[in-house]
Amino acid sequence: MKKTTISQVAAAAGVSPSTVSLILNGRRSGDDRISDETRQRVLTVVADLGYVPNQTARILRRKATERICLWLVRLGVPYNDLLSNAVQEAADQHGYSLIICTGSTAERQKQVLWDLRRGLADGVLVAGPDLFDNDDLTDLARSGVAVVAYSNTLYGKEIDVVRTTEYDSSQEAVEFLVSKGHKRIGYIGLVSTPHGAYPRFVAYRNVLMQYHLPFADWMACQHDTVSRDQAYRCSQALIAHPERPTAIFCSNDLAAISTIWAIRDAGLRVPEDVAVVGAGNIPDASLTNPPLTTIGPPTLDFSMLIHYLFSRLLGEAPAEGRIHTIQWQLIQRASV
Amino acid sequence: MKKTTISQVAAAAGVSPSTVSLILNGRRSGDDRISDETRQRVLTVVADLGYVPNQTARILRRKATERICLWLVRLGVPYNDLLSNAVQEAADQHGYSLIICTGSTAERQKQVLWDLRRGLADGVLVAGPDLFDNDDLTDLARSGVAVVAYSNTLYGKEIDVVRTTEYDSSQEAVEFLVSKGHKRIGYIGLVSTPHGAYPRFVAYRNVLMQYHLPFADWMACQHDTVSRDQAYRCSQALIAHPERPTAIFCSNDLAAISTIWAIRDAGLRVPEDVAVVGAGNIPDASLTNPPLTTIGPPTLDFSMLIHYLFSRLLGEAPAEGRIHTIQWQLIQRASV
DNA sequence: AGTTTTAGGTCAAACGATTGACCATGCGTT
DNA sequence: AACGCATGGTCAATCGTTTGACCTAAAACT
Repeated sequence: MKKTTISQVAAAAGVSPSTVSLILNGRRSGDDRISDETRQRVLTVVADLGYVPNQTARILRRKATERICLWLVRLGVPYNDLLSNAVQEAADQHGYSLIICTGSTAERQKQVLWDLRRGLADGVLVAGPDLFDNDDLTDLARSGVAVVAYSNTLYGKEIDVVRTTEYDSSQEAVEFLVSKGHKRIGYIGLVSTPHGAYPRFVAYRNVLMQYHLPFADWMACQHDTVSRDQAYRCSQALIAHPERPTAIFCSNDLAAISTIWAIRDAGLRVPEDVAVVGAGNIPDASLTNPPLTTIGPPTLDFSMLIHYLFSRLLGEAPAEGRIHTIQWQLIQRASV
Repeated sequence: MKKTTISQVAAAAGVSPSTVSLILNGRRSGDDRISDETRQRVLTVVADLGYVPNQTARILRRKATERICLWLVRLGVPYNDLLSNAVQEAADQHGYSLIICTGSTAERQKQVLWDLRRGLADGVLVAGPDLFDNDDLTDLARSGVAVVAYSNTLYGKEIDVVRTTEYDSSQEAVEFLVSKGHKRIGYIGLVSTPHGAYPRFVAYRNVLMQYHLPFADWMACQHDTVSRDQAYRCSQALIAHPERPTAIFCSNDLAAISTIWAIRDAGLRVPEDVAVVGAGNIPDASLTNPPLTTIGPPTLDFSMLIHYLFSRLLGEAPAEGRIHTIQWQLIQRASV
């Protein structure tokens, strides 16, 4: 219960705190300033006393937390798991600890920004930033935190941004449906906040207009959580409509999978009765029956995000911020 | 970039650092020792200079992080989202920040334990603790961290534990299948490490033995990640077998859902050809076609975990540790 | 007038580690 | 004998807040 301090260790080993610190951190560019004998003695005492260095004191003195934060705006998103594993691995390699924060409400976001500014971590990787304000992140970066974002709406002043071609690819997806002769195309997706699924929805609308295809409010159903539940009900409503669409574009694969269920549960066939296109190309997308045609990156690759983050932490990044674009592709499987 | 310190604020406002601190933290049981005039002046300076208190220094001095950690052994588990929201809300209410840690490998677990011992958070809520060692957590608790676990294998020396009746309920589930006349019952689940799905698997085996029902290795398929993928393949193998089971008990609902897909994709019917029982009663379980019969809590309720954690943080908990058991029930829907 | 109270602040000692600048030997050189 | 220089450590300042103890002047009592 009572914590052991470095002074207690020092006293027990008959050396100064400096010596203990030197031994435990062993920096001092190459040269060992401590004899092997002393080192052994100190290490023994450390083990005996169960000494655990106080990280907080170290952070205060060194002015670095050696910690990074992965900010997942929402849990329950398919690739969170992969992303966090990738970041975890990189963190381990570089000797950083990883903590995860979540928060989708504006209030929560302020809270996390505040925590970060007060010194929660040296760097942050923001993923899936609906609602996000670029200026907030720039301010955070100015306060000395390395900021990297995975986003299509941030433009990256003093922060690094990785984005995707989701708008163009969404157009391509809907145009693909058009090219297959579909005239009545529905839409299902997360509610399109300016920073959320908006681009995909806009792309969908634009293609319909461009080809003079019919559109009505009932054809686009937006739900507000990632739950399968809501997407399923959206689909039910869409296919139960007297003028049932012959194809549905879903703003995310999870919704697309629910849609396939709903269609099949209604006794219809995919793609003969209703064709479905998703977005994201999550691993599960190829496991549906029929396998899902979707748009997304050919392979899930977060390396650029990680590269940006750590190069910035090491001070090797340009101050202005960088932008990298991941090319999405139309991945044709059997649901169209 | 340059951080403002409390002394700079004090100097600019013509007061001492103590005064600034007093104003910003405003404790001092009720009585305001600071005049309104001074308070206003200081607050103005704080705003002008954009002063952000250094949390690290505060933690060092106060010996409390005002932070709690939610340790999700794996992301991508259905109720993570709900759990984290519930904990987040409670944390907000009590004025704590929440951070999330993950890690399923033994190595990662040591890392997180180490971080916690070095002062990452005041308390930790451990969820889904495959691989966990009770002693590790007890040691952590002894070092002054409030520890609460959601687990069936931890017995809780100096830590609080919430567990479920998963063993008994699993028995009940399999017995239910038996009572419906099923003789050949298969099993699909996460690989049963001692701390993982083990109890469910053991319950399954015990019931089979008790009723002298046949068992062979091929009848129990264990996969090692929560991916839908693996469970789907397990199911395919099971139903393709010449002596196809007429019922399958799945150690988790996600696997059960994949199983239903696999069965239907193979052109068979649920429950007429193969009955399916899951475990966990996740929200999606009622949305399958047919709705899934499963075992689980009647309603997802994490309040006891949260109560335990915060009462311990407030020093209102007995040192020995408490145990609470959540009763699972058999929830009959249409998949049997 | 002398004493107590109170309002409104300030002082200075922590909290526990890190680190640049010293220091004391002993040894090898010239 | 004087000097330089490794070798192996120690000193003391510092990181930025918080907080129990102390201080001062004015008001309020006897």
